[in-house]
Amino acid sequence: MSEVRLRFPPSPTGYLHIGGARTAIYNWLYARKHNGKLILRIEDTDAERSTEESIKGIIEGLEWLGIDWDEGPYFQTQYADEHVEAARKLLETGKAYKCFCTKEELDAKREAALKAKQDIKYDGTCRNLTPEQVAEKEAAGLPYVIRFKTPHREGVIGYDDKVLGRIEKPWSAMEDFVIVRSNGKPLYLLCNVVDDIRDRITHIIRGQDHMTNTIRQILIYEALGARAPVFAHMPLTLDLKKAKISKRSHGEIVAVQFYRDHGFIPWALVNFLVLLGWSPGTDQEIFSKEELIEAFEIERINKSNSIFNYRKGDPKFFTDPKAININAHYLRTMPIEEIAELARPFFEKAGIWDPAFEGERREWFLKVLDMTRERFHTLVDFTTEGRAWFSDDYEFDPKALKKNVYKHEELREWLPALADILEGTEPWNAENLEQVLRDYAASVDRKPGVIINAMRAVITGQIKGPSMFEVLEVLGKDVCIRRLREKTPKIFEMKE
RNA sequence: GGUCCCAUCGUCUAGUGGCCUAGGACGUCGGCCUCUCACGCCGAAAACAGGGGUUCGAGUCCCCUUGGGACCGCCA
Repeated sequence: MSEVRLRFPPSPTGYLHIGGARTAIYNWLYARKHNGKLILRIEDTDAERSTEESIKGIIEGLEWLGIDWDEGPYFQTQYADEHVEAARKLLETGKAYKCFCTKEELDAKREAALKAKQDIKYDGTCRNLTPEQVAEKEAAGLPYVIRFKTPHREGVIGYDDKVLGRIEKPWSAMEDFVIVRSNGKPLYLLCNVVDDIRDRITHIIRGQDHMTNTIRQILIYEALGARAPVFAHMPLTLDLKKAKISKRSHGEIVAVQFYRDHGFIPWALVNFLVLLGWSPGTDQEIFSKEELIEAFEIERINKSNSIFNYRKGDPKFFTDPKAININAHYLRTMPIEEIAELARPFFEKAGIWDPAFEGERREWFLKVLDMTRERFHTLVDFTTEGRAWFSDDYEFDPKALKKNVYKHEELREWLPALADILEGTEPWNAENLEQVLRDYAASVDRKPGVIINAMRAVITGQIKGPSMFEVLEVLGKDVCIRRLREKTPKIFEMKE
C-alpha cells in the first residue's frame, strides 16, 4: 500500500484564521494517525493579494499550534512551468481547447441566463472551432483562454466523499470551464490538481466551499492520466449570523494569533477547534495529542456547519465560552513548569518578569502560579488579576474596595494596627496567621471575614483569590506589612 | 435565479428502527463547600423545524414544505 499523503494549501492573503487552522488540524491528524506525511504548500498564485507577511503569519500560526509538517513549505509559483505544461498537454491531446469569446460576450450571456432563470453555463461556442478557424483567430492576434473540454457523456459522474457520502452530477450539467487565463496563467483549479499529482497527495480534506470544484478536478485528474485522491469535505465554521467566517469580515477574533496574544495555550485551542465539527462518539472532550491522533476518524466528521459562538465585549468570555473553558481546564491541570514557560512572555510584556523566577525564586514563582491558576482563564490573567503577586504597582478593583473596605471606616485604623501585630508574628505560616487574624477580629468584635476580605482587597487589589492565610504566607511578612501600612491610607484617600 | 450540501437543547454534540421518558459538554439558574472567588460536588430550565408516508414501532428510512449554508470568476 502506498504512503498516505495530505496537504495543507493556504493562500497567503491574510493571517491564519481558525477555519484554516481547523482544516490544517484535520489533515495533520489524519496524516499522523496513518503514519503519513503532511505537506505544506503555499498557494501564492494570486500574486496581487499574496504577501510575505501573510506567509510568515501562517507558518508562525501553525508552529504555535504545534501542527508540524513533513515537507515544504512549497510555493505554487515555483511550479508555474509545470502548470503551463499540463495545460499544453491537455490542449495537445484534445482534452482542452482555445476559446476566443470575449469577456463582454460572456458577461452578456451570463446575464441573459440569469434573467431567464437558467443555470449559468458556458455555451461551448468555441468548442467546435476548426483548426483553420483557430489559426485564423490566432493570426489576427485575438486573445484566448483555454477551456477544459468536458466529455459529452450520458448519465452521471460522481465520487464518494468521506464525509458527505456519494456525490453525483449529471454529465449534462457540466460546462467547459476555464483552466488558463488569456494572459497565459493557469487557474487554481488546474494548478491545484497538477500540484497534488506531483506531491502524490492521496487524501484531500478541505472545506465544503470547495465541493463544487471537486468534480471538475476529478475530470482534470482523469484527463491528465492520474488517479484522483480521496476527498473529504468538512463543514464550514460560521459566525453567529451563520455567515462563513472570514478574516475580512470578522477581524482579529478569528485569527489564531489573537488567541496566542490573549493567553491561550496552543493545545487548548487545537482541542477546542477539533471538536467544532467532529466528535469521537464518546463523552471524552479533553484529549492529549496522542489520544486525539488515536481517536480521530475522518468518517466521524460532521456534515453540518458549526457556529463559532464568539462573544465580544465580555471580559471573561471574550470568545467562544467553550474555548475559554477548555483553555482554563488546561491552565489548571497542565504541569506547572509548562505553564511557567508559556506564561513567561506575558510577564515580560507586562514588565514584571524577574530573571530570578528561573533562578533562586523559581520555586516561589511556581508556587504562586500553582496557587492562583485555578481561578484564571488565560495566561494573561497572571499578569493582570495576579499582578500584585509580582509587583507593588498594582490596581485596586473598585468593587473590592467598595464591598470589603469602604463599608467599615474603622479599617483605616485596624489594618495598620494589624500590621503592627503581624510584625511580631512568629512563625509566619498559614496556620498561625489564621489564628492571629481570627483573634484580632474577635478583639475588635467583628466577623473574621470583615478583616480577611479587607486585607485581600488591600494586599492583592482583588475581590477574590486564594485563601488569604496562604496568600500572606507566600507573599511574605515584609510585603504584607508594608502594604497594610502604605496602601491603606491611599485607599481611603481614593475614597474622598 | 440555478446547482449542490445540511437540519437534535442558546452553542458544540451523542444517537445508524425498539436500550430515547432523547445522553454528554459549555453557557445559564439554584444549592452544598467557604474568609472571598474559583475548583469540586448536587440539582434545574433547555432540543428531535413542520407535514405526509413506510413500519407492529421513527430523532433514526422515503417524500414534500420550510429554514440555513456553499458555489455559480480569466480569485484561491
